[in-house]
This record gives sequence, structure tokens and C-alpha cells, in this order.
Amino acid sequence: MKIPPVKGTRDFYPPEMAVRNWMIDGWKKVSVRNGFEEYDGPIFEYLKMFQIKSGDEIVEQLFSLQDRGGRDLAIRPEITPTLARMVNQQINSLPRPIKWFSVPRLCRAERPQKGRLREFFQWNIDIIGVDSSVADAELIFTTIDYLRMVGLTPKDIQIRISSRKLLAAVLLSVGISEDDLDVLYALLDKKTKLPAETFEQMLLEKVGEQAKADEISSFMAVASIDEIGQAVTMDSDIERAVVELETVFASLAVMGVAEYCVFDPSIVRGLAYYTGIVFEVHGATGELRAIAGGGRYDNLLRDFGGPAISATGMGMGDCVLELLLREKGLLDSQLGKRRLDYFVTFADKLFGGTMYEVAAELRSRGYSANFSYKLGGLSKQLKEASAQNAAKCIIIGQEFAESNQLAIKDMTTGEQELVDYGAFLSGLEPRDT
RNA sequence: GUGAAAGUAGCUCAGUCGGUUAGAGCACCAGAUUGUGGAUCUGGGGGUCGCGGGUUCGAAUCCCGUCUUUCACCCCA
Repeated sequence: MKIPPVKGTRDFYPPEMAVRNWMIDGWKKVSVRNGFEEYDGPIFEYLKMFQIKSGDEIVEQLFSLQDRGGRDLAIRPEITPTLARMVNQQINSLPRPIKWFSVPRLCRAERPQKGRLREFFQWNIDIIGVDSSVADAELIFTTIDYLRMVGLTPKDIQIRISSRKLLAAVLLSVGISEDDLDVLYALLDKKTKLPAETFEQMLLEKVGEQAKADEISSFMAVASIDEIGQAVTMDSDIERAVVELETVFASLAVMGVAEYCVFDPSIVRGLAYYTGIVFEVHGATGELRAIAGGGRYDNLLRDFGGPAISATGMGMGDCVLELLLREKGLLDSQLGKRRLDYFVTFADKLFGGTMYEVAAELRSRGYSANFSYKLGGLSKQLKEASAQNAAKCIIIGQEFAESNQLAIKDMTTGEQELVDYGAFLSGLEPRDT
């Protein structure tokens, strides 16, 4: 009986695995060089853990299960709750600031579509315990640091930055009540996805008065931080939020990534989760969904039963990123093919035993080496070496019997030289084994 | 969860009006080639035509259901 792969999952054959490893290696490298330390948690948690922050809709999109002891568990759809739990558990002994990263495998039971599967990998970086917006800027910088490293330019991608604090202050000054903020966030978040007229209409329905709707609309249409003063009536809360945004942009300019960044008041982010700076990374064409998103969520630890310590974080999934990199031709160009250091061959069956010995010597010195399992002629063996993309071939033939010499053939140039076996081994650069 | 389109070899696809033993290219394997690879030529293996049911003398082809994929919604932690 043939069993198909499960809906929304991927099989990673060697070529796909190479892509995945390359991507994850890049994430880890950039995290480490930006001063983050890696952590991870279990792949499942108590179901309750994921119900704290979120409503029933999210719970419906969880893969949940019951263990034999009747415990309700769920496969993690995100790692942030685990992070909160882990940090809370040791909050008194952890040196601050806490700069941690992780590349968890996550599962969400959503309907699969372009750039969204049911199982995926997500790079997460978080800074906990730093109130200053420098932490937000650093998070954004680290995100760009990776995207820039893999070859994406400001022409390809844009970091759109806004502030929940600013938006809240504006909405309150317009006369929206505190209780209605969350509902409005959800609507404003859709602004770019809906036709302009539909959006205006829905906004008017939500706020009731045309004057309020107009003021919100004019704020949402602001193209730069400087224009905020013209669109809305400033008050001290708005002023503070604006200053914070300006600080973030100034920091990013100093770090040399200003070209990637743009202020965009239509960046709101879905749920009532964020409390300060929010941002999303989008492809310039805007055809794909967001590549990454993040922001400040100062209530996170408290919501999970810990102290009120501030936090800011970013998540980047592998699916959309891969689509974008493929589109830009940045994947094949950077991805190294499988490369074998040596392929060991014999010109006479007499030397079959020596072939194993030479391969074993190379391997024990940290070099990758293969040989053919078939007892074919040299021609066949070299063909196999080519198929495995071997850098060099070692040919063991009559010269070995006569004077202990190996023929080393460079598979790129086709040139070949005779070397003494012992000299060859002692001449190898030491490698990590 | 809603709607639309698609599904034939490992991959990309052809397959006439419903008619005999379902084809091609690429990939794979082998030979040409027992001291020199990538190329070429020749040959070979590989199919429950997604699955189940129906109509028919006869179904890859028509009908229904179902699964999967893709796209658009919902949602996006």
C-alpha cells in the first residue's frame, strides 16, 4: 500500500536539504555575530500554553493530541510561548540583556497555499529586558544583516516600520475608546489588502463618524514621520511615540541600513500582542506575503505568569524567503553543490584492498572520500567520480606496485601527477575530524 | 472552514470522436569502453492513467464521490 506524504508537509531530498541547511546556517551565523545565543524547547507543549494569548481561532489551527495520561498537548505553532516559559523559569539568574535566537520547526493546521505550509522552519530572535528602542533597532538590523548577506538589496525588499504606541495614541486622540482599539487594529492591518473604497467604508462603520474616519485615514496615508504633525493633532503621547520612532530610524541610519527601512503607518500586525515598534519585511513587488515580521511585546513574560519585563522579537519563515530567493536567482548561485574531496579508484583489481586503505586514511584525516562498489574498469570509476562531483581522483595502478606512487588527478583541470603515498598523506593539511 | 482549476513513468508533458498491447523528452541503469571522467550513440527497466464507484459491448477519455496539489478567500501567532 502506497502512503502519500501528509498534506502541507515537505520531503527534503538531498537537494532540498541542502537549501534548508544553507538557509538555517545563515540564520545561525548572523544570529551569533549579532550577539545572540541559541536556545530550543520541546516540539510539543501543554495545549493551554497556546491558548493564553489567543482565541479559539488559533486553537483550531493547532495540531493537538492527548497523551496516554490524558494530558492535552499541542505541537508548537510558534516558539514565543516556550521562550516566555523558559525565561520566566530562570528569570532571576539569567544575565541581562537576554539576546536569544532559535530556529524551531513549527506546525500549523492551516490550509496550505503559496508560501504557507503546515510544517515549516522559522528563525526567531528576541531581546528581553531592554526597554530602550535601541533593542528594536538592533533586531531590525540583525534581520537586515541576514537578508543583505544572502544578496537581497533595498530594491528587492523593504522593512516597513511603525509603532503600535503611535497608532494607539492617534486613535485615542481621535476619540476612539480604549476598548475598541483591538478591533480597529485588525481592520487597519487589512488596509493594504482591501480595495481603498471597501476599506473606507468598513472604517466608517467601525468608528461611526466621518470626521474620525477621515482623520484615521489621513494618518494611515502619511508617507514619512515628518508629515504626522500635518495629518493629526499632536499631543504628548503622540509626540513621545514619534520621538521613539525617530530614534529607531536614526539608529538604523547609523548602522548603515537606512536604505532598507521605511516608515509605514499601515503596518499594524494582526493581534493585540504588540505594544510598541512593529515591522514587517516585504518583497518590493508586494506579490508575496510578508517575509518576516516582529515588534515589541512588553507584556509577554507577565502574560505567562512572570514579571513585567519588556521584550522585542522577530520571526522569519523559510517558505516565503525561499520563494523570494528563487525568484531573484539568489539560491542556485550561492548554494554549493555536493562536493567530494577525493574519489579513490584502481586501475587493476589487484589494488582493490589498497583502495579501501587509502579511502580510510583520507577519511580519518577529515577528508570526504568515496570509491566505487562496482568492479568496473577505470573509465567507469572516473565516470562515477564525476557524477559525485569529486574534486580529485586518486588512481592506484602499476606505479603503486613499483614505487609506492599514487596518481592524483585534478577533476577540474584534468591534470594528473604522481606522488609518493607516504609523502601524499603527510602533505595533507590537517582537518577537523 | 469557503470557492475555482488540475492530477497519465522519478520530472515536464502528448494521448484524435469512447475503440487493439498508453507514448515522447529529461532522469535512472547497462553496453559501446579491462589505465582515464563530463560528450555521443545503442539498448533496458520503470504505469492499478490519484483512488473508489457509475454509464457503456468497450473508459486515461463521459458522470458522481473522494484524496492530493495549485490559486483565490478566511486567518496569519
